[in-house]
Amino acid sequence: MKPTYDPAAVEADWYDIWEKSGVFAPEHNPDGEPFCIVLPPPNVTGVLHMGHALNHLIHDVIVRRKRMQGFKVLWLPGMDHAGIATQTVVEREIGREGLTRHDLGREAFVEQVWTWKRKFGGSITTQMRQLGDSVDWSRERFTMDEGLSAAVREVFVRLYEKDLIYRGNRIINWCPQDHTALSDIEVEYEDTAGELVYINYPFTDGSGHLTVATTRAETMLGDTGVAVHPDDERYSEAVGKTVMLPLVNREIPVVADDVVDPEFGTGAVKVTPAHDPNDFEIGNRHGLEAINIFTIEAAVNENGGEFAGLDRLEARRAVKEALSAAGHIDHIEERAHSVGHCYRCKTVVEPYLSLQWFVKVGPLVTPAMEAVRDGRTRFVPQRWENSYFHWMENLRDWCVSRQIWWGHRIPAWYCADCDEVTVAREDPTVCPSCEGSNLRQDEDVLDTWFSSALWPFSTLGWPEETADLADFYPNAVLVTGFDIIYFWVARMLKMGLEFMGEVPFRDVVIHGLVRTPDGRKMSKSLGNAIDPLDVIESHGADPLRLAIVQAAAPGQDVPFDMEWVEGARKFGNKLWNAARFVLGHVDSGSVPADGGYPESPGPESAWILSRLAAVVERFDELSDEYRFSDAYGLLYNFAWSEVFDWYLELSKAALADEASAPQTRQTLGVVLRDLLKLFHPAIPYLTEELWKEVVGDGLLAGARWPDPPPTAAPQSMAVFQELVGGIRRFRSSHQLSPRHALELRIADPESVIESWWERQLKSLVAVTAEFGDAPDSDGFTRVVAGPIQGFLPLEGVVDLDAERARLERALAGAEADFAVADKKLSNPSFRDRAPAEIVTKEEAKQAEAEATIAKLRAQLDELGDS
RNA sequence: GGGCGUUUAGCUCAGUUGGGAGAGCGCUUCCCUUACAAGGAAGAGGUCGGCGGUUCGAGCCCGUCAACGCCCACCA
Repeated sequence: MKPTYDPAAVEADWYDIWEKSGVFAPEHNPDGEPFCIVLPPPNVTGVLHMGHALNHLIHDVIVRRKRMQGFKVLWLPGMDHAGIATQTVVEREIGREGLTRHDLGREAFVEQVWTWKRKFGGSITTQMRQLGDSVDWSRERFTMDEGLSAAVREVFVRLYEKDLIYRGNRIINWCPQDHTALSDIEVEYEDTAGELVYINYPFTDGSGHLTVATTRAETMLGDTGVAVHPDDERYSEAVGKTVMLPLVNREIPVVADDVVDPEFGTGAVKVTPAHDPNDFEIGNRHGLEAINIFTIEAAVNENGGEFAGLDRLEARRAVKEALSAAGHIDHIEERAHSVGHCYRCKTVVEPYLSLQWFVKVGPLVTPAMEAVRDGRTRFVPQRWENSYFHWMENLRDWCVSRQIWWGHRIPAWYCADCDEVTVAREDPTVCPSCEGSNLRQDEDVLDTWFSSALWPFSTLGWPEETADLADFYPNAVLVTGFDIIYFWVARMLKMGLEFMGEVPFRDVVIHGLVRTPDGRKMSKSLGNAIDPLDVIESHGADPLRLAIVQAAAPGQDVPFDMEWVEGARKFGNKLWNAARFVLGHVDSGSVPADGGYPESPGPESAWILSRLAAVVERFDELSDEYRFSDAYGLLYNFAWSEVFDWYLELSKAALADEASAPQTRQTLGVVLRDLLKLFHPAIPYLTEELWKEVVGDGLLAGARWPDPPPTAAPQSMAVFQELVGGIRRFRSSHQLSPRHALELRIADPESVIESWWERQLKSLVAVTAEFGDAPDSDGFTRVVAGPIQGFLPLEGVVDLDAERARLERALAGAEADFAVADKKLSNPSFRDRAPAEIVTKEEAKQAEAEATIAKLRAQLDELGDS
């Protein structure tokens, strides 16, 4: 083995070996209990970023451990066709040749997208391999592949048959850039400085005017009414009258409606049914006409008279000027308001009346809320359930049609002869109503999230009743960011319950965002994003993985700093060298894959085995609660400060003794092996490489998860460590070389010392220990550890001041301990009310501190003043 | 307008049944000891945001205030 850990060398070959071996497939544990996670499908246009890395690592840490625990694990990968995003990419590409998608025509354009997908769409799958994702590639799916398309069609038809999908004229969010409708959640709102324009609308009966306020003055071109609150006395006379719409000269009624807020603006609101959702509803209630004034580009159309052809912002200015010129502007206020933008292209969306397909969510919501309320699906951390409920309670119907070409085409046909609408599983050739053949399929495709909503079962073969579907639905866990709870998680719950009759997953693990060290959002456009592939290149996948896993507290954002990766790589080096040490004493390949714990370990080994047992147990508890940063933090500290810093050092003397050498070698082997197992889910490459050296039998990725080894701990380890620490402090205080041999006499009134201390004191701190009574002469100084006192000769310690300082520091510590215990114990209520074991513990602490104080004071007295 | 999160060492953050304040990095001192200087040993550093309450006991529970951040809402 090389003397230094080299991530690049270690990581070169393992992924291929794993993949070819079949460990990543559920067939690896054919008889295990099924455990399935489906990967949130990244966009086919996507490249791996830190958000993916975090998300995938949580998956991988869960899945690799479960696999080692014997579950029949499926982690199913796939990609999302990402309708608008992908179409935009390909349009941009053909745009370089001066072409639009309309030049190509629908069929040729879609073919072009497929070509693009085959050529560039796979990059994230390569990157997932670099990261080490243990997915089952044999089951990879794509939302547009044949099976999933069949599932989408089946779902659409069934929902239509149940009257849960309908087509209707509604106000939707229109993106004038992408020329498509968006669902409510595809709109991002942002506070923007704007103005509130107060416009006077004169009454037609000549009785003065009424003032309305608007932030979008141009929409007045489409006004067909004015609304006031029914109880607003200021306007009680006005209701029923008509006003003359300026510029347009349309006579429009004043109506009374409850939704109007009398406090806002003037309490009178212009009603534009075609361009505002509220106004649309007011219009419906009062029979007001809806006049669309915009083209799909959001320029004013022919209904805008003289303003036709102007873009909406130009129109806003022109309308204001014209109103002003005609004396209709009352006044204008500055006002910040929230403006919706397309989540894809960031264009300001326009509320727009159009004919679209909608999913009626009401009947789907109730079971989906019940499932979370009664715990069939559980959010981790649980607080996200509040957001989920709140959102579900206020859901409006989901607009699922998109006016683009890349996606699942809506399976609806319109008959030109009889207006019959046919929604069918098979493409119809004749109209089922009039038997005419003049059929035209709906031009629209479905929202990308429609197919994503089916992902937990469509990927397993639904609507066919496959073996995978029987095994792996419901999925065990879903791991995702909070940002797509609404987009995805809630919809999967609705669809899963509707079509499978069962929740899609038991646990939903919600993680945060990856942030920069200064807590800002990492984004490509801000230029502060760290590319995980660069990190893998420069530091290795394992260091990146360990860094992220350690930093990712459940549900919290993850500040990502290269320092963490540096630290993780240092750990890798430490583990590497620990393995080299072990292999210096244990034959390579001689450690059994499981078990093999020594039956009668020596005291040092018994101690580390007992610690290992406790760590395994706690690690599993934490992992089962998805607290991986805590689990790996625990393991990291155990490995470094207990195994490496203590046990490996202790083993040196134990190995030198022929009697204890065999069980020590055995212990070194199995402890290292179990560390490799425990670390494997987080740092699979390095641990697999070391497994080859240490165990050499099969793949670690397919090995069995460790059980806590059965052992008992020697009682004196803590005192021994304290004594060693005391001696080291003594040396450090006097700047004595660690090699400087010391003779130590140890007085042990309570007989806690064990014989192995002697060899260890020599080995660890170069001390020759002699056990016996306290020396009866001066000329010694004390090192106190619990009940025992070590006496070191003062001879050679020239600096009495330094010695006094050391003792005083120790004394201060003991006095502080005493004070804390004493304060509690001198409180009668404490003795009355605290549990007996707590009281006993405090008494013991107090007694020990008292004894230590006495010894140190005695020593200081002997030293005298300086 | 409603909801949620965060506030602990110089920095980034852990601390989940209330009972000895922790990690990594940074800093100081010593040491190239035969696994590892990408290391070892020792050490400095905190009124756990403020105030009030519950409790024998509060970083942890309750109330309140403050700062920062996020989400939601029919802000015409």
